[in-house]
Amino acid sequence: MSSEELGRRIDVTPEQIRKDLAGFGAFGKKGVGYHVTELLNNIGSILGLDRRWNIAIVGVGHLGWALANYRNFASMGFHLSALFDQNPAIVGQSINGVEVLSVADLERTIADRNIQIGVLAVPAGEAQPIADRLVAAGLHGIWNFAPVRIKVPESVQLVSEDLSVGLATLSYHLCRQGR
Amino acid sequence: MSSEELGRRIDVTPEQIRKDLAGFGAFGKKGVGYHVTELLNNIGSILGLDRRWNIAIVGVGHLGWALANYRNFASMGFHLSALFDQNPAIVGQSINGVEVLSVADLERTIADRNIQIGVLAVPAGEAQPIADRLVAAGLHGIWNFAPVRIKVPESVQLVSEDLSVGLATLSYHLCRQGR
DNA sequence: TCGTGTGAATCCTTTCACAGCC
DNA sequence: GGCTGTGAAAGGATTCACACGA
Repeated sequence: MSSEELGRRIDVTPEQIRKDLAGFGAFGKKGVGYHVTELLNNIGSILGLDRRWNIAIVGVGHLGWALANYRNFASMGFHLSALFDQNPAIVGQSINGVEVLSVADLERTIADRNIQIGVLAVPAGEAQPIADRLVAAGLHGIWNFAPVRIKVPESVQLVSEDLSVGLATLSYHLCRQGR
Repeated sequence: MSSEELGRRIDVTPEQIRKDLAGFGAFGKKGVGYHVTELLNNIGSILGLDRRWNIAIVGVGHLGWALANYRNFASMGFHLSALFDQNPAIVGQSINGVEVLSVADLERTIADRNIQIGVLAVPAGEAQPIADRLVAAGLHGIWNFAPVRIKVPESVQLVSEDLSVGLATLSYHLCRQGR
């Protein structure tokens, strides 16, 4: 498939596709284009999606529950290894064959199950304390869904999903449009 | 508060803060800084957060449920006006005082309640058909959480929350770091 | 012939530096 | 004296254009 066709499908210019890919290597064939399966493998390997990451979700409210059932995780090499909640009514239940543990077991379980990534699906007030515990337990990455800015050491990767950004974007463009 | 202090808090250079704000008007006082409450009001008004938006959530699975309970909506002027699901076991229940309606009532309710923004929290396969119905019903914006690329007319604002981007980002940086 | 990979040119954003107002 | 708003300089990113290999 050519960069032209790839670009059309995701609304990006062909030059952009070629430059971006060329930054990581020469994946195309001149006069032919890109071999799609090969390209997917290469991109997966660049992103580290060809290895296995063990993740834990902290906070099994509706959001945590939804994330635990997110099917795309597995296909990207993410393996749901543990679920934590502080609510005794939820602890002991199973989602997708994974039992919900008490947050008291956080540190021990992270070490035992070799968990590298923690997902924060807890209320805003709990986010920083839990993040601190995750970091102390030796995690390398945190995916934060709590609507607060949390702090972690430089050595820990932090990605925050801030839903208010999406809403503000929508609101702004609707206003521009005169709605 | 000075642009220096504002910048420190959100990890942005002071020049960036000043340039960005200046693009929309002169909100600061020379030698003094920015009046925080005033600034918040101005930014809110730029983003259109000072008016009221009526939103509807389609798909009341765990994700839809979590979104329906997201408290920050209200503070940004977003009013949850309707919930839709196709599952008869869920239709009729109430969340936050809003009753879950059948998707059959989609078009009528959107018109009746003057809904401008639709939130897609449905499975991937349902996203495009529902989006089409929302657009036909006269919505102006769609906030998509389904893990598919959907198409809407130019005149409709579309914001998609693609969770796989966050995960890939985390994975990539962890790899770079040699984890 | 076709389409990649890439220097060169263009465009846009960020940083610097400072005049001007509080 | 302090800090904004903003031209000018620097730095990046995108687009153009084409040599070269399949």
